[in-house]
Amino acid sequence: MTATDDHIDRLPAPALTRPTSQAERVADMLRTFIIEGELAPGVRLSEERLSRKYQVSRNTLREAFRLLSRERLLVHRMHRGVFVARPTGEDVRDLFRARRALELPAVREADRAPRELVEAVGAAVTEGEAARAEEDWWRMGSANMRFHEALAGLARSARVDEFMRQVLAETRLVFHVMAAPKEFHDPYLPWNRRIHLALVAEDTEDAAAELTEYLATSEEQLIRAFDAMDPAAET
Amino acid sequence: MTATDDHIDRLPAPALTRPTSQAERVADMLRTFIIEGELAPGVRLSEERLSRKYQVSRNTLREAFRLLSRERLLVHRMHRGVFVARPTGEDVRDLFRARRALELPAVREADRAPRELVEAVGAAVTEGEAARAEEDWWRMGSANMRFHEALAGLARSARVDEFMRQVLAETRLVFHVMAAPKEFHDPYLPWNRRIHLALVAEDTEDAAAELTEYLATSEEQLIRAFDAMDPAAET
DNA sequence: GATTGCAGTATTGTTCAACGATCCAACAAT
DNA sequence: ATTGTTGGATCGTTGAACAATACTGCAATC
Repeated sequence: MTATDDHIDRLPAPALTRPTSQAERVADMLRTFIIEGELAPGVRLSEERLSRKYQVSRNTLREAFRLLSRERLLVHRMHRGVFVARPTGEDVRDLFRARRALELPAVREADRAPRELVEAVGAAVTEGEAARAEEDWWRMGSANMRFHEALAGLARSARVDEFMRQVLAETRLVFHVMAAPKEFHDPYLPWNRRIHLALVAEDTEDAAAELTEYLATSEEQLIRAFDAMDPAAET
Repeated sequence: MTATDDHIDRLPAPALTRPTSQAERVADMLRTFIIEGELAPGVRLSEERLSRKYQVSRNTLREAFRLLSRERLLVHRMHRGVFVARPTGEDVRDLFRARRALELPAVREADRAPRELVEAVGAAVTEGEAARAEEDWWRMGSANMRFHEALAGLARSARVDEFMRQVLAETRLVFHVMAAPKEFHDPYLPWNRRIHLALVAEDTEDAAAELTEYLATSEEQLIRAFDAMDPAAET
């Protein structure tokens, strides 16, 4: 190793472009379709038709299915096939218990977290406000998800981050179960801002209190919407 | 539905014996081997040899691999195969951050949890003490895992429970990375009992304080052991 | 009329053999 | 010592095949 090799140390970054398998690519597509609601909860995904449509073998497709069912976006029923997950009211309760477990302690620790993590929270709120100004409800929903992802991120654990992403993806499914009015996220935007301001002010207890209330309200609203739903639809 | 159908309502339970696929059975075997240390961290699992050994096709085996890599027990490297995960020092820190995020808030909420969940904590401690009396170190380790699983269980979320199980399984791998002396769990047993007693007394803050100290001590010990390890072994 | 029994059909579960793609170790060339 | 090349091993993916299971509809039964 000569002195001229120092160039290398100064290079951009360890290129994160890890090779991706075909199964992962198919899974990425399906994940998008599911989260965006193009594949409605409960529909069955036929192996034969999908493998023909996306030009992959059944084996490869099944591998993609496995990736997605580990994220709870698909459910696999023996000899019956895979279906887009259809969260129940109980799932909603469970999801919110999980979110409380993840988000609240993270917020309480916020004063020990590096500044840029708090800034990520603020950025998500700002993004949400911008989306609202343009009445882009889908983007607003995404920003709201990122807001909560950023909150959990304050715990600074990669594993917690990943778990949180799964929980939020599932939460998103919930909105599709009931034809969700886009304005669902709307009332929560100012709440997000308040939480962020409390974090910046390092008043973590205030932030936690706001978040507690937020979660309770949001959960209650979702549960109400579920109970109002036609139970027969839960085939 | 006639009146005589009431028998059905009185039947034992919804038999949870869901049909299990071949891939799941293989995954179960491998999981046991990994957690018990028969498959050391870092070793590569050859598709061809394993498929011959367990009389399943390569495709089915790959299905099992996917299941285990979602639990982070195996890592999949493109075109190189799957390997038993080999947690690093950074992983240990991450695991403990995750455990703090999960266990501490669960403990703080313990006064709102049903009694049987607290009893599950006590049962795990008792089991650990019994195992120690018999000098069954492996059983003692298992009991310790169940203790922490029970703590996280106080949050009453199925998703949190599953996440915690994964975190604990990985933690178990950590012990295999460094040829762990069986006495590793030993000093922690009295601690577990103190935490349980605090829970029974509904002194959740005391329990949380003890647990915080416990986790800090345990993490520090593991990190020290990691740093003392031959770095060359981390190929 | 409701339940049960029994086809036939469609779909999934699993296997197998094959081929291209990629990695890796060993060697040769500079 | 570094770089290019080669060959073997293993993975990624495919397509076809057969077995196992679930679903549908209809006939038989009470």
